[in-house]
Amino acid sequence: MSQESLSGNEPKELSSGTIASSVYEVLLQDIVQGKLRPGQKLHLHTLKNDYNVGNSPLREALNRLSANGMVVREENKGFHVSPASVEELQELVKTRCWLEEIALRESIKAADDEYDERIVLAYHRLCKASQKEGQGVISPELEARHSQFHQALLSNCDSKLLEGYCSQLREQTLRYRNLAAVIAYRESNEEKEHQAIQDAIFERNADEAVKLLHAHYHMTAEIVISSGSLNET
Amino acid sequence: MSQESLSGNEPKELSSGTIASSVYEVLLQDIVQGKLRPGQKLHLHTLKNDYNVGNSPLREALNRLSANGMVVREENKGFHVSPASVEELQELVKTRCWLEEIALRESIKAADDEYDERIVLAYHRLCKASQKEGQGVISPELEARHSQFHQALLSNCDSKLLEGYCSQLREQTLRYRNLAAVIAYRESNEEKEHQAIQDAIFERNADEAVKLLHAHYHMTAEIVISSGSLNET
DNA sequence: AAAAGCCATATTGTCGAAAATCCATGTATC
DNA sequence: GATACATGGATTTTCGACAATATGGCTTTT
Repeated sequence: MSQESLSGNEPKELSSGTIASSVYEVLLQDIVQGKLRPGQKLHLHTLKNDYNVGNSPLREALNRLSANGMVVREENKGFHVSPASVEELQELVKTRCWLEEIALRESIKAADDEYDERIVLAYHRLCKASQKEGQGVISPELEARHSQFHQALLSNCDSKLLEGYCSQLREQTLRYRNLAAVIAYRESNEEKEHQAIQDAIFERNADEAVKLLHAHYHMTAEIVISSGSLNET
Repeated sequence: MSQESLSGNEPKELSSGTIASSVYEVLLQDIVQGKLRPGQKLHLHTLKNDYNVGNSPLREALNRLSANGMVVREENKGFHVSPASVEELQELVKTRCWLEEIALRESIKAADDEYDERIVLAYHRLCKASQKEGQGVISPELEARHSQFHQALLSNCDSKLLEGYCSQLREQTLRYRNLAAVIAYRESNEEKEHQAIQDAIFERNADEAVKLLHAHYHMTAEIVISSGSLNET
């Protein structure tokens, strides 16, 4: 009952051709945004109704999501939304720091004008989206820009594989942020932190950039954990 | 036409209940072993015949494989085996070194008796499987033990996420090894290298262990590349 | 009353055919 | 002769019905 049809009443239709891909996108969004709660059972019958799709595309989407870590599959027992816990969040942040440290250091090591420009551009778009934001509401627009900014920071590491893993971890972290509905509170500080990271990169100061990035993530994790929103399903 | 039924004529039936999982395992093996060539188109109709399975489980398996990096999916155009090239191999090895370095250093940092014992056990099994090996043939048994040994080295890093990524990269590397049919030649040296890595870990000498591991991987990559087996599809 | 086995029901997993999409060939028009 | 358009076949994607498997409550037995 969470929505009437795939794309609601809006004309955006962002997703590409196949139904499977569309429902994949929507499911991913609903999980990341916390509309589908951690640990929740995903009954096929219910999903079929809620999203107005058939058996096969649904199954396909769920399989992609499970390979992605967003959903857990159990043989002959169907699908659950991945559980969320303090322990998992800590592992997630730790792993993310490890991987992004490499990606960031490598990006800085090979830095050139184009890299700087990608960051400047992403930062500009993030700021712009951040300004014209009705406060209290988390626009998907802003989320996307935020994500793209962090992606840009790692975009020069010369390993699509590593970038892909970092993207996965970023999305998982986003889910925790949304679960704690922490965004509004963070917004103010984050802008300064983003700028500081950016500046460190422009100065080719990898140690400083990494330090700031780690702090950035640990701070968010702390807030999520202390919000107490991860106490049982 | 590559095989008659899912598990051939052997009684092993290693895979769990569902057909989708079975065919996933078999497809993965066939890709890693190079029976399905890099870049090869995976026609559903052909696969259905070759593996004696229906539409849905096949699609499910292929989707899992694509989220895995073993297969490439193109909207409305079906599935291909992931292409293989020197560039991709180099990126793969580089990324693998980065990630395993972290996992190994963390494992050593937190090392305890149980960790050592897991390694000893895995090493023992690897040696045993390696001895009773008809040379010239790459037994899946030996491959599994080899994989498990490397997994054991990273088993104390306290991040299932990182371990999972390393496993993915390991399997991808394995495919390149098999494509170059390099195994027999390597076998002799590898045993010494494995033992050296193991010893460094027991001495808690992380720098040395990492150095050896990197050399281990770069050596294999060199051999694969110079074997010239990655020249066009 | 507790434990084990069994049946009914709900849920997942699978099949084969229909619908949608793509690709290459051939035809008409400029 | 070249470009644009239409047509046919091959391939992928989706649907709805069927089979296999699990779940929960019931009876039976001790």
